Amino acid sequence: MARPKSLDKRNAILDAAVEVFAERGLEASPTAEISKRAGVAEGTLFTYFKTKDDLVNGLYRDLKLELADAMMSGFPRKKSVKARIQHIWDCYVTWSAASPAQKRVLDLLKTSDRITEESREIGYAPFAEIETTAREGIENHILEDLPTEFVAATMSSLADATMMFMAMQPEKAAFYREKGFLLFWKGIAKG
Amino acid sequence: MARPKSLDKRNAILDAAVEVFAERGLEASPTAEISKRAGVAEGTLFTYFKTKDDLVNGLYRDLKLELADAMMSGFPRKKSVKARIQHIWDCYVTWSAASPAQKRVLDLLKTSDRITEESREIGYAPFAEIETTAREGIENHILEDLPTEFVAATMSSLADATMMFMAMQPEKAAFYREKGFLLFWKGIAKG
Amino acid sequence: MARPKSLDKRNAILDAAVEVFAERGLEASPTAEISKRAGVAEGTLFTYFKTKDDLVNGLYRDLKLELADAMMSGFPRKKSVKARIQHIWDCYVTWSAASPAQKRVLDLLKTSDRITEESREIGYAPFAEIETTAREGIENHILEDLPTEFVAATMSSLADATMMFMAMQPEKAAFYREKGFLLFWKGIAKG
Amino acid sequence: MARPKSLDKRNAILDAAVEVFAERGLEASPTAEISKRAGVAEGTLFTYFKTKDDLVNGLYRDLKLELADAMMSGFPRKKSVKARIQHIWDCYVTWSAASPAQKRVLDLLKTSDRITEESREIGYAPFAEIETTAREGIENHILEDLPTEFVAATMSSLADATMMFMAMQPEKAAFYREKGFLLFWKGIAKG
DNA sequence: TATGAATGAGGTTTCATTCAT
DNA sequence: GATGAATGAAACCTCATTCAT
Repeated sequence: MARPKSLDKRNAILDAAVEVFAERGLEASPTAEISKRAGVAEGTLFTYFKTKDDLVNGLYRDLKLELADAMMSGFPRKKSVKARIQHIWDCYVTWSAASPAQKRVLDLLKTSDRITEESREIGYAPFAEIETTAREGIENHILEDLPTEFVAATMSSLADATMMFMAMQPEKAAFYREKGFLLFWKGIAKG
Repeated sequence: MARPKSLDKRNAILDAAVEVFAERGLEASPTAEISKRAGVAEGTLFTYFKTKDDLVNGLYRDLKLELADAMMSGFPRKKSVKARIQHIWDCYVTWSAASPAQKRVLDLLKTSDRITEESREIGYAPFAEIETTAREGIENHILEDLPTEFVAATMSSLADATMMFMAMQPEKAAFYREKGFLLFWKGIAKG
Repeated sequence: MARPKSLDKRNAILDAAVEVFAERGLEASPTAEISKRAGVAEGTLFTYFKTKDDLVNGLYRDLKLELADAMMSGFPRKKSVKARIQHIWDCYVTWSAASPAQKRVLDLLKTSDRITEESREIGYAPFAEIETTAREGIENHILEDLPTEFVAATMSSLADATMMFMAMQPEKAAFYREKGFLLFWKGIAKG
Repeated sequence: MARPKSLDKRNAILDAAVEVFAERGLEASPTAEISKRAGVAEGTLFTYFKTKDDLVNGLYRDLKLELADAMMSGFPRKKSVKARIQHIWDCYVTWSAASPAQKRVLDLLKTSDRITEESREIGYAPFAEIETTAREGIENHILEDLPTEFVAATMSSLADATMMFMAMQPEKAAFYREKGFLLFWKGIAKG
């Protein structure tokens, strides 16, 4: 009862939402279009998500988890700070290239004021280890002495910019991935 | 001639649009709220802008021009590449801090698909000198050999991230402005 | 299944449309007034008819069918050409007198450019037998050798004129019905 | 002061109204489009006609007068009843063929409830002689003993039907004009 | 639980008319 | 008188959400 009956149906709705949001944007996407694309009735959507805001927040958390999975699985905890940071960078950039719709929707969601503070916190949790890594780098004088959140935000924004160029010129994707990381690393590394 | 279309009224509408868009987002902002806030009748908005799309595009161009004014006036054409880039950085970051609503709305507009390709081109024009500067830096082996658009995008995204922290911790604004620029410069400078 | 789309409700809307259109004309009739008069919510009208144009076309077909029913049921296929034509005449004129609102609205619809070519074709179909009768009369030299569509148009326009007088002077309705038919018949009959 | 300054301007507006009404119908024609087409300002229209209804009624009377001019000038008062009726028929049908836009607009106006009773009366006046002719025919036992208005209405409706076929098949215009009149004459002539 | 018809508030835009210039 | 900007009341239609089936 806490979880509604069919997990399949829930996922169908979320997948459909990604599709529709990617095509039309958040506000221009009627819930009716989403339920239709998911192959369920209009009303059914609301037994899985009480409101559209609920759906949007649920999707946000889901996508964040999916991204975390892509980034943090296989995280080389034993290797150097640089290796770990590069791992994160590569995973992020690879996931984004492989899941362009999800990436686009996540960007839309990030700037939406439908997303609650709570969702943002929950969405952030799995990425805590990034901060840990940054802190370690700073303490060991490998990285500049900057607030860890600032480093993280910096990485994310640089990765996004990089991503855009990879998407626009797929044949030079590897080039941008490398150069982008290099730029970032030079920026934050000490000395 | 009858009453001429008043520039004041146009500006009142655009100012009201900034206010309302900043508060509620693009799609959640009824034109009726904008005209009310501007102190004109609902219909009047449509004598100045044929449609809501038109208003949005007009506002985009206006804000871009305003930003260009802030950034490119007093541009130190005779000084070093680094000085020139820092000038741009500082101006951008200062304008954003001084005009948070405008900044927020410009961000909203950038990602809206109401903005036409034509508007984007027009909005970009005044910033062409940034690219020139980047190109000069690359040719003189001061900067890494990267596509100029990539450098520009990188700067913009880093500045945005920096901005966010300045806004969140105004008492450390100067700190972030400097550190952000340093990070960027180290990233793109050669050697 | 959820509530099925109710035929009753559809008819209530169409009936209300006849009422309102008859009173105020096509263009001066807001859909809101129609839904209100039908006892349904404003939005409900649009689950039965996607647009106002749709409603108008649906009504046109419905009225045409209703009229066809009145005219072609009991059509004396075995009797003389004159008897058959008189049957049509009488039925048309009787229906119009009995359903003045429907008649008025049908006239409004006929000249509206909201009606699609497709609707006109569908609306015409049940009356094909009139043409057949006319053709038979011509081939048998009972009627003047005129294009059948011309005969039909002629009948319709004469009947309309007749109708108007019947409506204006109901006590002489029978007189006009007869005289009108006589005029028509003398006009088209050979010799 | 009773008559506004420029008769030219009044006519320009009326001509433009015919154009626009013919293209878009009565209700779908904004006054702004009419004034634009007439080459005058939006407000100017309202110094010549207080309201849109006023314009519509003014146009109705004008067109009626124009039609009367075409039909009643050169009216062969000395010739036989048949010759006189044929004259009317031919003039009506010729005018309609020569002025299709005016004809169409007159039809639109006839069924519009913007037209006041007063306008209808005024519009009818110049055609009184038709009734006189009909009455004479009846009294002389040339025509069936029918109400004169009924004869007139009958003629008008038949002529309209005829007109439609002439417009649709211009190469057979003469054929329809003749056959239509014959049909009418046979219908109303005695014996 | 699943369905989809029903709801009605709210959005953008049009347009006849007024009125400052 | 002429102009056209200003007005604000509708109009049509959409859509998140509810609820009868």
